[in-house]
Amino acid sequence: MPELPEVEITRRSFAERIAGARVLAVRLGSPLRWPLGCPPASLVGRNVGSVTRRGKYLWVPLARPATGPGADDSGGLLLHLGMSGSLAFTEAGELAPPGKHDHFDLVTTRGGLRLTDPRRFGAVVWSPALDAAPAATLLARLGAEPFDASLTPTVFHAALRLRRTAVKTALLAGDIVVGAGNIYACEALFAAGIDPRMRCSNLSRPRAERLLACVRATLARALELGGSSLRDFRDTHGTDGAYQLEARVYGRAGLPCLRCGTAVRRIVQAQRSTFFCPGCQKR
DNA sequence: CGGGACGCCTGTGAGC
DNA sequence: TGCTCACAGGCGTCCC
Repeated sequence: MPELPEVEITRRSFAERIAGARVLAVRLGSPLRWPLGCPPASLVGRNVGSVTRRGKYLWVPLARPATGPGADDSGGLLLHLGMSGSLAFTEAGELAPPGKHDHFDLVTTRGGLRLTDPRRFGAVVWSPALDAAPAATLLARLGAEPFDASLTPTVFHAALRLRRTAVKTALLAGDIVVGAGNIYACEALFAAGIDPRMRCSNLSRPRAERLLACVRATLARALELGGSSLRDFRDTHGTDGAYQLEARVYGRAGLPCLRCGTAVRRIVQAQRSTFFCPGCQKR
């Protein structure tokens, strides 16, 4: 479920409401992808700072009020939702008893943050800083943020020219630009009219520019839809429903292309499904 | 060193 | 109804 728009929408849903809270308790369920990396009790008493996002990771700063001169006790939690994770923030009141797939609770003075993840590909990892291990190691290979102004068409095109892999695979890898997961990578390539099997290095400058614009437009549109459905329903499941309605190729194998009528194809690239329209998307 | 395969887990839906 | 199998929106790690 979570690609960049979903993660960003999740962040916006609780960042302001939890900022300034003090941690009262931490509860761990079944192990996630990696161990927490610190005793859960060591988080109690810390203050929650401003939650930020990098790629599909969320960073929750947790600083302990200074206890003495020179005491450096900063740090935070790096969160990832994996394939099936979601985060829910519940203001005040009792946190519902944890279910089978609720693997992490951060109980604070302003409410509870709960990570639910049936497949447990997600992660919650303590790091002394965003730019120190282990967080920095995990973030090291991430490409540019899609809306970062420094990612110009020239920069994007130059990065693509160095790669020989298929353009869809490169988008998914996230080391040039982060955020376009399997759905949005397929949708952006459809919007750009580019065959997903095309070699990165063969993309012309105009087509690279168009692709970048389409990646941005696709993610922006998803953010817009997610935002509105969250406001209306406050239901994380509502967001995918909203975007599903707009998917032009993803999950539509065998169905006629909504633009030209050609049957949408499903192929496998790097062990992941790719959906595209052979009529609209050219090499 | 780039690029692809693997594995982590559980749930769900299709087909028999 | 119940079983088996393919597949699922991510990504770190390993191997060629």
